[in-house]
Amino acid sequence: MKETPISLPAYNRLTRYLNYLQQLPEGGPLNVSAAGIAAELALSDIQVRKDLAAVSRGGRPRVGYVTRELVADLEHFLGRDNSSDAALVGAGHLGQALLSYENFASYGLKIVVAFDNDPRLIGRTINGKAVMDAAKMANLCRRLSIRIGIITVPSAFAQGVCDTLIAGGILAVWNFAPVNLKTPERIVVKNEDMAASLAVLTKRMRLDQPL
Amino acid sequence: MKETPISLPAYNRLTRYLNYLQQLPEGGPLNVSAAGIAAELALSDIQVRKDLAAVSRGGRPRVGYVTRELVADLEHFLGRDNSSDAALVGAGHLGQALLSYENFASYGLKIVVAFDNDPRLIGRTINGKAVMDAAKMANLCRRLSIRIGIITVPSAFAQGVCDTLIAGGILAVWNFAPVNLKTPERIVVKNEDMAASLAVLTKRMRLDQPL
DNA sequence: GTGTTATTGATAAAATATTATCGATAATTT
DNA sequence: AAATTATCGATAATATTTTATCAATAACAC
Repeated sequence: MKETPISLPAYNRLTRYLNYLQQLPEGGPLNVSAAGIAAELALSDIQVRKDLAAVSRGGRPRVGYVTRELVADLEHFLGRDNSSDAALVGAGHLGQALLSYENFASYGLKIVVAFDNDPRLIGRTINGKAVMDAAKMANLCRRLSIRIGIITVPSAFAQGVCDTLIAGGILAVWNFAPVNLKTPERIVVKNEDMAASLAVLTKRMRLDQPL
Repeated sequence: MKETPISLPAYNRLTRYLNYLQQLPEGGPLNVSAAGIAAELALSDIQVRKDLAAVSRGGRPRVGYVTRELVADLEHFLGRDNSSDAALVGAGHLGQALLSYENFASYGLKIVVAFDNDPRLIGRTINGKAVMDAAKMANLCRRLSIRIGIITVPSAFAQGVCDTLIAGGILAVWNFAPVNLKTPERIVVKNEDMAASLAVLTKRMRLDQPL
């Protein structure tokens, strides 16, 4: 298992491999081949093999990879066994959807608390996570050593929330508001612009051409 | 305005430029420079200029681009003036969040109807869109000439919904379930795997290195 | 008007990512 | 036991994307 630098597209493909392997039935095949995965996900076997070479302990000729090992290697690389705590701000529909999402654990995320400023939401529990008063955000984040902030508030409030989270000591922001947050260099920001993501789809559809 | 092929990363950057320009105040600057946009979005001016060269009618030396023109060019390229109708399947939290999202219009998407099989949801209206019985999906999609299907149902049901949508004549699928949908070649599929997207963030945070 | 400067857009160079080639190896077949 | 075949992994070739360089141009200053 070499430590090769991995490209962002490759990284995303790795998550797809893990997804595919995880949803294999319990008594599934003991081994999988790069070609098999490739066929399933409409990729080339060469690409799959190369991607896996960077994170797996390797396969055997004529047999392929041991399924269980490969899953373990992918989970390790993608972070399952190195979990980080996160706080979500904005318990609206999108926020609740994320709070209810069960798949994050596979990638090392645990949302431990939510914040909102709507009195009707404060005090409620969603999927086992308490919704706290947004006024307590900075303090609680610091006390709980939270590293990741998830922003699902309306655009107008996103920057303010972001600043508060940073004041609370978080290191990374996952931002669902379609605004460009200003942050210090050291903060890692990932923007999740649904509309932009969609734009790619409509464009591809019109061109009938993979962009 | 040349017709250059655009890379996927470039395409995503274009959406960010549009976002930034759109949120400029009403009486904002009449002109913008590539360097200005770049500084705002933490990119290089060279990259911004190159991206814009592919879709805009061009700027003037020493002045930059005319803001209004640039917005128009980006909107044109990204599809605003060529809207497609979409149907959303699965009116849970995520579905409702998308139904309530106002930003899609900028990129040429209009969600015209939602489907679900929960009797408590059927008949309701969310942000002006009716929630219909999932049993009517294929028929209605065809009658309404819907081109895009948005899948926000639990993973186990995603493939079935997808098949039904295709039977209903849709051309593109935006899939939020973390499964690999099997579709005919001609169908354009965009997977939106939240957990995978997140994995990138946590990894970057740990490495403190842009992946 | 002439010189200076900010800015674009084209072209070239460098970096990155994908795809192809091929030798090595271990299971299977003969 | 030898030949065959499926498969991996390394290396090389190609393609793509980003970054740098630089000439052209139009506004501005003098």
